[in-house]
Amino acid sequence: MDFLQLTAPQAAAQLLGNLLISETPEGRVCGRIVEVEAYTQDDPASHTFKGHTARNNSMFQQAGTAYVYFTYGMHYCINIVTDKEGTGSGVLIRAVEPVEGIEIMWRRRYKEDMPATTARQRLLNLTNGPGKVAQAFGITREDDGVNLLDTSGIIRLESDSTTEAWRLFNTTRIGISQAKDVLWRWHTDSPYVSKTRP
DNA sequence: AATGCGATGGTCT
DNA sequence: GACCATCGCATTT
Repeated sequence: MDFLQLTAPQAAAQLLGNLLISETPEGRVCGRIVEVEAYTQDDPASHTFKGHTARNNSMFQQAGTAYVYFTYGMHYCINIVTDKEGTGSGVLIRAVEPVEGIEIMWRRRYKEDMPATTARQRLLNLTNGPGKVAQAFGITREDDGVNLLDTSGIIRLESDSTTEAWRLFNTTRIGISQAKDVLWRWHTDSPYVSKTRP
């Protein structure tokens, strides 16, 4: 994960394929990162654009720190902080592909036990968006500021050695009103990618 | 398929 | 008081 020392747009695509893990009393959940977006301090779409505040403090910490923010009154989203300490930048995890703990994700997302037979759309809907990933992994404001590279952490990042090939796509970011034309979103050809078109 | 909108609360002006 | 790095549901094509 040495590439996390790079700027967010340089590091972002290298996060694809790596694993996000959550180990709470409910159990272990693991997902492969399939969609990311970069945000930097001089980027009008970034929470850090207007400077260092209490809310965005984590984004200025060392690379590998989690920046978890609350938005629209109900959703959490997680970023992986990149670049040098003191620089407000990070990579938003927009989607993961479930690898382990699907039953736990299901319970967190739908507030019910996972049935024996499931529709494909219900499975994709578990983690095909940033707010959904946070909910499926049980990520909340409690996790803001933790070191994702700490191997004993509850929420953590793990590099994956399996050499799996996927197609790489590079598009504009989703859901922003500033810097709409900047190509800082990257995703694989996974069906768990939130939106095919920007 | 695509579009529209309400929910709901923290953050900043 | 306005604005959100969203989601789910309703309505229209």
